[in-house]
Formats: sequence, structure tokens, C-alpha cells
Amino acid sequence: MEVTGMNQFYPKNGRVILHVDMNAFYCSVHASHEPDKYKGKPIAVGGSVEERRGILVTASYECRAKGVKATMPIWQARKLCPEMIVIAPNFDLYRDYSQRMLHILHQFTPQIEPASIDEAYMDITECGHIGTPLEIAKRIQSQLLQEMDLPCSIGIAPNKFLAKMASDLKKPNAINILRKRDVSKILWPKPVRELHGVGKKMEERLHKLNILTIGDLAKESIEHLKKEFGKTGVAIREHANGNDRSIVDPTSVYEVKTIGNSTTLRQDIDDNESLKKVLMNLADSVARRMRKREVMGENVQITIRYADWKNVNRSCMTLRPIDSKEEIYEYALHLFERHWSGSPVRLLGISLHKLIDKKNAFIQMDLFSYMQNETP
DNA sequence: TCTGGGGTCCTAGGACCC
DNA sequence: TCTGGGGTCCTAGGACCC
Repeated sequence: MEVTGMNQFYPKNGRVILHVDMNAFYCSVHASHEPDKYKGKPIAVGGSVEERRGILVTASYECRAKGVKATMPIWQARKLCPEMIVIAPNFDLYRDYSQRMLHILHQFTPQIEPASIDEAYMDITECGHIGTPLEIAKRIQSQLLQEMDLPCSIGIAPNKFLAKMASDLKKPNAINILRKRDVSKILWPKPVRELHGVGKKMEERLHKLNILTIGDLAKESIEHLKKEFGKTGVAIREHANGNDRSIVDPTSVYEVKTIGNSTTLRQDIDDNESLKKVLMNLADSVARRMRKREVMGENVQITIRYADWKNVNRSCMTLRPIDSKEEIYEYALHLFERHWSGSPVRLLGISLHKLIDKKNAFIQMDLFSYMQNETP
């Protein structure tokens, strides 16, 4: 490749951002963890409920070659790939591998923002002394492969959005550079759906406006997009033009905004007592995770999914910050009893919103009890 | 035999306060 | 007396991503 130095890559005042994206992460982790059993085999991860209702979370490239995709129902995937080995997810293992991956990235720079369990942004603008962006990317990739046996794709670009698009464009095991000046040549001919942030619904609406490619979107008038899609319209147009001013923020990972658990039932249930038990279990797991994170919540939300896939969310503010299983259950049950239609339920969920640090919660609670005692 | 579970962000209406 | 506008908070719903 023609890139030889950072100065050539980015002339003045620009930034150099990497997006590191692990390939088929959950599958790769299992293959790395138990190579004799899984390496090179057609494995897939999924099926936390019983198999009849399970879907695949990730499929290895061996399975993908046969048309198997993530989020596909397991029974459907088996038709395409009968020899597929389905592994139950082990999130503790993935979290452990994720930490080790981040540890390797930290050897290059502290300017890292984990974007999910298997991807991270790195701002290597100040890393000129270690090497060129391409050299750094190559070293990261080979280190992840040698030390953890995990393949990844890395995008190199002047901002987070383009780095993300760059890593998406070449998989697996690739390094891809996307310069601002190449956006019109590389991104614009592609269908608008390939833009990160444009999903199925947005695609349909854009098609109706005769916006088919990323280039069409880039050239559409801002006023028109603002009228049709509000803030989101302006944002995706900026992205289509290769613009993104957001920064790599290493602290963002610590600011969780919600904690929740949900579960699809083995069968649709309309028995009140059974559903209460499910709620109790959910309250318990949410409470555990909140204590682990040392946060309390001031807003409880429940989700009810009925047999026909209609979702109902109901929420309420709590009297004071809560984190105990009993209190969470009490609010959740109250919401459930007030809003359940009585029809068979497919899924139940509880989540806590408006999270605050436990330390701050105590200050608030002291104030609360003070008010209780001092006001008539 | 359809379709998991963890999130974030945006919109819109209504209540309420000034 | 019957009426404005701005700002914030709460609730509900939905799109999107991994």
C-alpha cells in the first residue's frame, strides 16, 4: 500500500482513528478456548432458550459460506448446514476475552473507546513515534492473532464513522484505509442500507424518496432530510459525506444508562403465578448486576411481549433510588398487574433507568429522610 | 417450527412551572 | 379574566446496533 507515514496520511490538524472489529467474535473465542474441539469447524453460537425458539447470535465463516447468518432461527440454519455445531453462549468467557483484547490495545495508546464487547475505537493521532497508522494496525492485528488466536479487521480513517465503515468494508482479517477524499469513489456508489445507522425501516423510507445510494443521500438537501427525518436525517447525511466530529472517549464505557434483563418463555404463558415467578427471577438478576456496578435506579420499566410480538413497555419513577431485588420486584409487579391484558405472554423484561452512582444515591436518600422528618 | 437479549438514541405528547 | 411561550420532566413507542 502507498501509505508510508502519518504526515502523508493526515496532513494537518487531522486525527487518525482506528476501528478494531473482531471477526465472528463469540465463535472465535470458543475456537481459541478449546481449539481441539472447535478450531476450523462449522460452529455457531446461540440458543439460550430451548432450541425450538432459539436463534444464532454468531456464525463462524465456515457456516456463513453455506448461507448461515447471525439472528437466523437455529432450525433454519440447520437446514442449510446440517453439520453445524451449536454452542451455548458463555458471556463470562467473552467478557474475559474482551478484557484481554482491550489490554493489548492499551499497549499502544490509552485513547481507547470500547464500542461493544468485540469492537473498539482508538485515537492514534499522537502515536506517530510508534509507527505509521498502517504499521500500528498491522502490529495490533498480529498481536491479537498470536497472543489470543483471534482474527480482526481494522479500519483506518480520519474519524470514527469512516473508521467503522472501513472495517466493515473488508472482512475477515483485513486492514482497510478510508480517506475523506475517497468517500465519493468508495462509499457513494453503495446502497444506502450499507451506511451504519440506516436500518430496514429507514431504507424503505429513503427508497420512497428515490434515495437509493449513499451518494444520493449525501447530495440530498439538508432541509428536505430534516423535514422528513428530523435530527437523524441531518446526521446520516453528514455521515454519507464522510463527516463525523465525535471524539474517542475512553470514559464513555463507565457511564451505563440502563441495566435490564429479559427472557423469552419456553411457551407462551397466561398463568399469573408463573409470570410472577419469572418477574421475581428477573428482578433478582437485575439487582445483582446493579450491585456489581454499584449503581441504583430511579425508574423501573417492564416489557411485555405478547404471542403476536406486540411489545408493551410501561415505566414509573421510584420514590427513591433502589437496587434491591424486593423493591425492583415490587415496582415491576405493580406495573405488570396494572397493564397486563391477560393474554398469553411470550417475553418478560425488567430494566432500570435513570441510574446513579450508589454514593450519590445515599446523599439523595439522606436528603429524602431529612425531608420526611423535618417537613410537617 | 419464524424471529434472543443486551443496549443507545430520538420523537412526541402532556403535565407542570414560571 | 379564558389566555402566551419557554423549559423541563415523565411516559410510551420505535429504530437501530452488536
